[in-house]
Amino acid sequence: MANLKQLAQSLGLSITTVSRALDGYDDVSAATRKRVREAAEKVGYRPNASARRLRKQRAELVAVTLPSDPGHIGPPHFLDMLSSCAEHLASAGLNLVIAPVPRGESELDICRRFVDGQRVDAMLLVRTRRKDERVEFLQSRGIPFVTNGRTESLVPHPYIDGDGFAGFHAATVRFQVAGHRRIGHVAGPQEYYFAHVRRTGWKAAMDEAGLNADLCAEGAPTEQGGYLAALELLRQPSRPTALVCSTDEMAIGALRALREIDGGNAISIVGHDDLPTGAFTSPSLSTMRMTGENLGASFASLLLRAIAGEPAEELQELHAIEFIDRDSHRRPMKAA
Amino acid sequence: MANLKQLAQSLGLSITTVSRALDGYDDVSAATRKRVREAAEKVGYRPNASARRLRKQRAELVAVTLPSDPGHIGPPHFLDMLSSCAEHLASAGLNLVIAPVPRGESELDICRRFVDGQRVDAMLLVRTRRKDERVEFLQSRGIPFVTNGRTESLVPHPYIDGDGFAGFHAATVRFQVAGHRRIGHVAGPQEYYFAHVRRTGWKAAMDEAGLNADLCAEGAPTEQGGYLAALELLRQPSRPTALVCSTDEMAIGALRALREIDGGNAISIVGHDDLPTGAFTSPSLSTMRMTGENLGASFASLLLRAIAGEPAEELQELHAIEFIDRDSHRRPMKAA
DNA sequence: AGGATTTGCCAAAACGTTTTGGGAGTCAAG
DNA sequence: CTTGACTCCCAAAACGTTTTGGCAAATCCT
Repeated sequence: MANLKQLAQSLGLSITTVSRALDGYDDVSAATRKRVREAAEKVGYRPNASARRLRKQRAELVAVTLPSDPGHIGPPHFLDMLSSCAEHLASAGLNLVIAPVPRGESELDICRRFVDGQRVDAMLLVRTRRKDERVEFLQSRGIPFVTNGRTESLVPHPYIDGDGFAGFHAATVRFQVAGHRRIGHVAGPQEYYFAHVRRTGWKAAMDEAGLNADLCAEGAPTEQGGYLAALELLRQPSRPTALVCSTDEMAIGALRALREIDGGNAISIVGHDDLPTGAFTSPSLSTMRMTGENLGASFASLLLRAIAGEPAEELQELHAIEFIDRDSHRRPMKAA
Repeated sequence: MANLKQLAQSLGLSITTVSRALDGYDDVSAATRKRVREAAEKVGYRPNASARRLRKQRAELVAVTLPSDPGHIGPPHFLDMLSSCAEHLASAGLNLVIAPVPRGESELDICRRFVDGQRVDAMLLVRTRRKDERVEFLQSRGIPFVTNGRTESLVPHPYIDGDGFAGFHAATVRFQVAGHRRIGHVAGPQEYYFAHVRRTGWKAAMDEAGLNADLCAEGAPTEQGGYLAALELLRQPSRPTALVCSTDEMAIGALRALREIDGGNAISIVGHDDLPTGAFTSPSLSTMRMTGENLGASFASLLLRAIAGEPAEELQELHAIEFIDRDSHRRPMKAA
């Protein structure tokens, strides 16, 4: 309730001195500083946020855009991640606002609103596209941002991403080593960077092994999308014996397709994301996930460093992918 | 980039007129209004948020506190709910900031920081306790808020809640009707309102049927908590034949306990929340959930109406509970 | 003692809006 | 011609901070 003016008046000091005392400047005597701080503590004074923001020309806010498409929010522990990110930002005086995209508006509109109204000091972007207009816009405005996922932008920007290429390459090679030759890929929408790079990893492994990389079907990054794409692959004349799926959600859909087609026992499958549900499917879903703990803290750190002006090249994290082996990736193979 | 002053200058008008033209006051001529609006559009002018907030004495922000305890975030589609809430708030010019509770600080500290710094116009509280200090604080400060879950506060406050009593009462009666007599309850921490009221519903149904309500074990609202509590009940001399669990997470833990004890086939079980994973457990988990669609929109609406000053009594929503029947609630009963 | 430096404080400006309280000019009625 | 009403615009104040630039008084040096 109290403001600086009242506090100053009650102490018989000027606004300036009280402000500087609270901020710990040393051009106010130790005695006064102590006196001011005690008084502030007693009345529970906290500076008015809007006033400080206006004066300091900083919004003390970071926005994260939440896509509202189906299959929208990728990672499983996304809210935990946001929460942790918000927590770390908070200790630097920044708050995290969530900015969902209303239907009829583009994510770009949202960015524009936040940036041009000077509502935020930085932005956090998730679910990047290969060619991402949000990235281009923010770069043109020179406002700091970090993405979850890379893009094909020519000018580098800060990001955190999993090494989808290596992960899907390795997963495919594992199947090859296990004797599979017809390995299919249930792909996500190729406009998304993550989906594209995962497909590329699968394809490279097939090419290197001299195998046919034509068993690939694309679908929405949802259970239903995975179901339909898997069905398409299973209807091929020479059916795949193993399926590498772009996401766990899609993999769960693929499991449903398998159940319908052949009881689901003959075809091996692997997903990506380590969705909690995967532990409960039957067969339980083998999967992969990005390594690294407390991603939220990493995002917060990158954001703060981006705001501080560190160059983008130093703010890029590419994390290795690790396997979570359960049952679905090693089904008994039918003789060829 | 542009501000009102520059815009006014370029138009040869005063700041006042430009401001009022943009706000649609009718004391500026239609012609000028049009001219101003077009110019504003062209340069992409957006009022500086901090300045407007300072002047209007409104933060244009709503905070939601995120508890970071284990078993923290209750509902399954919580992020979807927040996202939808944020979207609806946004169309009223409010943004939603997420306020996780750092370790070492209480949720009350967080509320205090946001309220006393005048950072928010309202707050959204989740996971209420029977006696909730956050509620008391916000009431004493007179700042609008809505809770997800009731409390035992003597002075009424806006909330949205499921009718846990009726739901758990009905679930228990269903078991009774199916012939069960030893119906246990896997309870969440009784300091939480939801956990308390659910237990009360179970107990009332047992009492009314003249059955012994002593098969009750309490645990953390997590998979592990449910596992331990169920184990405790299963070790009783007269073991329950059915289990009503406070949450799906706990129910899943209880399923694990059942599997360890007797293969999990003899005991019926029901949870609450409709966790997506429940569809994949074995047996698949029967559960309940609060009815009502687009809760996010409801929260947003209550928040806006609370800010507008509507009395708390008119801002309370108690939603019925509906059953989602899968397999776990009707296991073949052993003969008694 | 006289100048230079340091210490402790403060008045005023600035951040960019919105709102208050008019003030010219026009027009119609008396 | 005066009066009143109406239209369209504006100067200035206010919101509560932080920061700039400076001013007395006290302290230090020779």
